[in-house]
Amino acid sequence: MSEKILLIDGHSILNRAFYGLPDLTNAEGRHTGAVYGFLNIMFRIMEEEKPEYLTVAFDLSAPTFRHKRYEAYKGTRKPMPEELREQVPLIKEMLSAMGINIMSLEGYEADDLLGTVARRSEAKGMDVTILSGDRDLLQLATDKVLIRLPKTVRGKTTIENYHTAEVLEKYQVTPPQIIELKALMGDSSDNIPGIPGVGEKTATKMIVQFGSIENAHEHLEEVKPNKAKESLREHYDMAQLSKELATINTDSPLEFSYEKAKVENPYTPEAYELCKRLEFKNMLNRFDPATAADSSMELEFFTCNDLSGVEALFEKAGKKDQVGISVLADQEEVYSVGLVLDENEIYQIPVGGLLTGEYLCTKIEKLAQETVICAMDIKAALKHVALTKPEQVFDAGIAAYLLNPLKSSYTHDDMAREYLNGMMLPAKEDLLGKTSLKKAWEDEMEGLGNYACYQAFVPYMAREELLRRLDETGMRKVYDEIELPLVFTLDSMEKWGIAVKGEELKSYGEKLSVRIQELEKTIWQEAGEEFNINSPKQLGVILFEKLGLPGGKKTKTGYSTAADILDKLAPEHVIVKDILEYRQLTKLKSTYADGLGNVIGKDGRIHSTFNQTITATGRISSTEPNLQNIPVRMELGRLIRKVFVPEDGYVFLDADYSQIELRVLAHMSGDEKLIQAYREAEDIHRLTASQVFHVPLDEVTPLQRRNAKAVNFGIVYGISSFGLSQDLSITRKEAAAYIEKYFETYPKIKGFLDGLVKDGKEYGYVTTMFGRRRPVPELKSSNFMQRSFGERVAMNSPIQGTAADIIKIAMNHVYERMKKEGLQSRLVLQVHDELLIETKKEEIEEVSRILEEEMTGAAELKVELDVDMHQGDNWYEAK
DNA sequence: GACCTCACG
DNA sequence: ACGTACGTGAGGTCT
Repeated sequence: MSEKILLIDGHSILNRAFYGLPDLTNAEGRHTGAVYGFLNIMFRIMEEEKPEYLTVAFDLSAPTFRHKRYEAYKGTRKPMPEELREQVPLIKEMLSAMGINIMSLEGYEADDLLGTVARRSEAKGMDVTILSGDRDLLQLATDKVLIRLPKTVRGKTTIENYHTAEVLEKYQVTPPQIIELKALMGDSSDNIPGIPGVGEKTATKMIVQFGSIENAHEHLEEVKPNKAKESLREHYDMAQLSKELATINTDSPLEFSYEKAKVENPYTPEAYELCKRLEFKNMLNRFDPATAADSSMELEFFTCNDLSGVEALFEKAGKKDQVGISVLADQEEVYSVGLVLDENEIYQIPVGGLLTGEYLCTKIEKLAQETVICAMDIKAALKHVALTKPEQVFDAGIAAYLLNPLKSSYTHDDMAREYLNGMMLPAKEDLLGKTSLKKAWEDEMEGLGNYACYQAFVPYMAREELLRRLDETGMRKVYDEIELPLVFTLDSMEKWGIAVKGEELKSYGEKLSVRIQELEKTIWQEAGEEFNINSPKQLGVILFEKLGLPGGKKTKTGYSTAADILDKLAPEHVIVKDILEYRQLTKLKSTYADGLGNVIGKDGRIHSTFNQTITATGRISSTEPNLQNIPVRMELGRLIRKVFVPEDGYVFLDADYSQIELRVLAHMSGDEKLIQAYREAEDIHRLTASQVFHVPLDEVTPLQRRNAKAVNFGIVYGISSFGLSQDLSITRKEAAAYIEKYFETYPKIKGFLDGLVKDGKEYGYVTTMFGRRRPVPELKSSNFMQRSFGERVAMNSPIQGTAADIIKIAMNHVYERMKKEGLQSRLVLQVHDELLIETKKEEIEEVSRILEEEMTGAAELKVELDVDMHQGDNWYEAK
């Protein structure tokens, strides 16, 4: 068996990784995605091929002779984006740390070096594999030299493999003839001119027929078609130059040592350190535990499983300034508790025997009277431990969320790395795999106790640093005065839940089913066949191929059948309106009728979870089920709200802010005209229309009002003429004119929005009125799309976020005041600008007053905060 | 698990 | 030239 050498085209693979993968950044904001992708593909190939030798070729930055000659002739390559450029030294550093050979040579391209080493190795009788993203390398393929080209197709990486035979099969020419093809076709990215009028088809024909450009030129009269003949005649010089440029030099004077290219263990301590710094978590798992141990701190955990031991421990804990606590539990039961007194006293207390969950939770409740409880997620703990005051607790997850709201989760291992000097801790998955807590407890898995310890350790250790950073970033008040009290408010809402009439929900679903079946039959008849209407793919084929409706491909994978597309198609064919109705009904049935039915608790109420660390802007979100998207816009859907009811003796009071985001905009921008408008107008959209279109208020047409409303929304979303034109089905030009008129009418708005973008670019983040931050890394992107997105985000987030801050403040005040006044009414839902209160009938007047006062008084703005309030025996009536 | 579609503010 | 409105969560299909 012959030896094998793997040659990697460094820049090309880095490039591929950069464009094929989402952009990753570490905590320092360094871009790392391309390096990560490079390593992944490299290790994948290494595992497949198991080569004895490995080397990675890089171009040196100076232009090389092949390009120099042509670049003098015409233009230069387009520049590398900064996000990629900064990763070039990084990958070299990583490869060096892994002891992997790097080759480059002044005056030669990476291609040339790959070609040179490939030929030399082949001559030695080795098998050669070249890994590149560049098809030019195909000219090097032989029976012993394999060219492997990774391709990313819809997120999945597949690799195309080429020996001579595969090249022949795919291109109908031999590998060396690939040069001839390229010389004819040209390649703008490589600055190879080619000859005009010859593309892939013609070039292939020519080379298959004549074998080479020279031979074709000699038999010029036989060259077909005429256009190619003339072009070759006229540009023969160019073709020969192109050929020279396209030829990879396989005989460069490279000093190459096989000894140095020998594959050793790449998982070195240096590489481990670097992976750690770059936050390549998955990569770290590949390292030998011994290597990892050198680098990570040893933590010692103790187990306490007897009553007197626990008593002593809590006694001691009460004397500390703060303790770390974790409560590992599911909905029903507690399985293990973690307790940290200081960095050397880390305990796990497994539930069992006399140490019941209730007992331990009571101990924690008492402990909270004496010291501060630090935990990853206080609201989760509240499901078992009755803490009542924000002053008793520190919530590490919320602190970390405020510091960076863009993360998808806030786990102890991530936080240790970010806030405890890069400390590497095992993640939950490493400790428990996919095992549930219950199962882990039943099987007495070691990982369970360790997980309890880590979960208590990190918030304990990170508290100081997190608070310091909250102070530093000006978000301490947001944390103390908004988010931390909100934990208790939301916990109360989750616990109360909202009553739902299960029977009515069921019969609503059944009614839908009847109509859905009718529609299904009708649609199949109209289509002339049975198919799955829920499948956009099948539906697209029916509509656009079988029935021949107009409309091109819209999405990456096929035809778009989204509602706005179908709306426009409705006049073309009756099937379209039926499909739209079918869609609407099946949505109501599956998501709402069935979906809500499945999550009604034993108490007949639905207990949603309100997530406080999800959104980028500061809003809360609602899951399992989502109660923030219950239908309201269409009457049929809106009827679902009738099944949400207060318990006997109670009614619903529903209060929503009137256009809170526009009012926030008026305040933050300080635009006197808009502020004045709010002081006068009952109907802001109407007034906007009147001012923008210069017509008297009572002559505003419905269309003008609609347009003005859309512009108002657009402003809040980070206006773009394209977006507005989509929304209003008008041309971009008209949309741009509306926007311009709007800015003329309210002159300070434009300055305000521009300022947000400018500040966002300068500081890397934007802020709400209360100091909440949203980082906007997209603003620095070299990609137009990403950057434009960043600009819209910079305009929208301070507005949406400030509105979110305001209603959070109102919720806290309403909750606290009802508690203080000993009322039995309770806050049950928040829907971004709306609060729903299950109100004791005797308390209606008082609760109305509280809602009104606390909602309008949550913030002092230059315009009034206006609240609409309704009462009803179900949510439908109260809205 | 990605993608599409659609419900809400 | 690029190809979009901002923020979410859930259910369905298809690979």
